[in-house]
Amino acid sequence: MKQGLVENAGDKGSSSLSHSQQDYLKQIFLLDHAPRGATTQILADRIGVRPASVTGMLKKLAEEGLVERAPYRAVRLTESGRRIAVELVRHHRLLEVFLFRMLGYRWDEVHEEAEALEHVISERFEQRVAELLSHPERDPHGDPIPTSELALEEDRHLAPLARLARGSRGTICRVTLQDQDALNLVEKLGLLPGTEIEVADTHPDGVSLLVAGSRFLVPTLLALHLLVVIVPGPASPHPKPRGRDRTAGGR
Amino acid sequence: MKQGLVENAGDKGSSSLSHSQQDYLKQIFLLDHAPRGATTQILADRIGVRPASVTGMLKKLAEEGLVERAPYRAVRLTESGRRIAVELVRHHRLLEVFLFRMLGYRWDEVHEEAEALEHVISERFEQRVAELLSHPERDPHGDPIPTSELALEEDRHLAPLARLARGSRGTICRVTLQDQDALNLVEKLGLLPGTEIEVADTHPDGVSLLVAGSRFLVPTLLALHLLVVIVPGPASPHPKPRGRDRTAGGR
DNA sequence: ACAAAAAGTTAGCTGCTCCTAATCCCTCTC
DNA sequence: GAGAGGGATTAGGAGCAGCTAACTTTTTGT
Repeated sequence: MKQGLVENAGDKGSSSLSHSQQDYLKQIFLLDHAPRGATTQILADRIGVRPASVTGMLKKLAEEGLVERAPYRAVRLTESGRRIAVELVRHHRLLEVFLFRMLGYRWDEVHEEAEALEHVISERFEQRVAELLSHPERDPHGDPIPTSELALEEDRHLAPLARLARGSRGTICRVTLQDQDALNLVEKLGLLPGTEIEVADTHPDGVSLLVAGSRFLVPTLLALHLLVVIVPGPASPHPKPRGRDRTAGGR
Repeated sequence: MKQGLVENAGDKGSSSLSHSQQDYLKQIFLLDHAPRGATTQILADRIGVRPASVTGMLKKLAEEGLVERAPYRAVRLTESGRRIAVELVRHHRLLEVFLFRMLGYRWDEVHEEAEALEHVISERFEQRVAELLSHPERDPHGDPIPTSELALEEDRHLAPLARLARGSRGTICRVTLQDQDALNLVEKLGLLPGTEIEVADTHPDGVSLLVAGSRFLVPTLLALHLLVVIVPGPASPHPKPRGRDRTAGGR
């Protein structure tokens, strides 16, 4: 009768959901722009449970009005579900900045710890950290941080490195990878957010890049996850083929 | 089969216990020096569950070798149980200092937030925070912080204010209260740890105190929870009556 | 010392979230 | 447009941690 829920005394919206429920909402939110939306399968992968468990939980979330669902269809958040999800995303990304800047975490270490903390911190904690960090707008991976009013500026003008034409120049803004090894590689290549790059050449299997004078190949698999602000100039990006963007939309 | 435990990838000792189990161990530890030890009833109160639930959980902890138990008797920690409990106490008190010093929490606010965070932070987080704070030895309430090797210096030489004789002088070192209102009162009276005090007089219902020139009465109920380092001098504390100390040993 | 009160325990349930196995239904291909 | 394959769902069950109610043991007060 009095059971397994999160204490969560006096928070504004993030009522009394279990950590588990919160996780589902967050993952659904993050998959919103994914090509096929938030499907049972993909959710199961991301959350680390079996598809059957996802179905069960989605039913419950639907009953609570946090999610809209039709059987065998991808699920979508309602407005109240979205609010909770964005709150969590804000917690997560603020915590990443905090761990990175204040506690000296490496950028490939922040995700895991933030994952655990995001469910547990209070509104007060969130606010104090935001102040301490001067209200950062992006986390160490370049992902935008929702405001305390839960407005999330969508990234327009950002193109995956893999889509740039030869001669394009720009600045790396986001790295949408979560795997630690991949992040380490990106760092070793010197491709952290903020890095200015120029596309020396494109091949079927990758992009040849000029960074600070040196030149190397970035395989397509990586280049799809490096989102770039393009500097308007002599060359322009390839006009994109029809259809929705195929990048995975991580974190 | 794969269930409700804490992820806890690569921590040293604090294996894979549920938050709940960790809570039990911590409370048992904190009650170690209490007059009647860790009884079912008191544990139930502190943890916020019914006595029947405590019995059940203690059985489980006993099976896992974290606790030694005989029915109808107070429970005690084994060495491995103690290690986990002290680890948690270290987390808790470090977090209190962090919230107080870095995030500007009031001292009556730190406990609640630390309670939630202590189960969730990693060894790395613990270590980085400890460094950031220059390895503090006490939390904002004056409670000693176990070292990273889990050694906890016991407080000797500390006497409850309520036991001091007229004319005794000393410095408030610990405030073993957790109720927010009580803590606020103590702060309003200017009795934070570090405050130098002198006992002007003693009554059956309280202690008359001299602090920074002004004089006021501290009711016994409060005075029992203000632990004082006595300055050796003209007056000495009442020789204590036989029997174990009766202070509750909070937090 | 013994009865009443208090504390502790047992038995039986509930809700939560996960699981496996079996079945269902959509979609895509030929 | 019919089936094959794969994703989604249902059914049934497990483990955890809590609960109430009934019972047993210890403690306490006269």
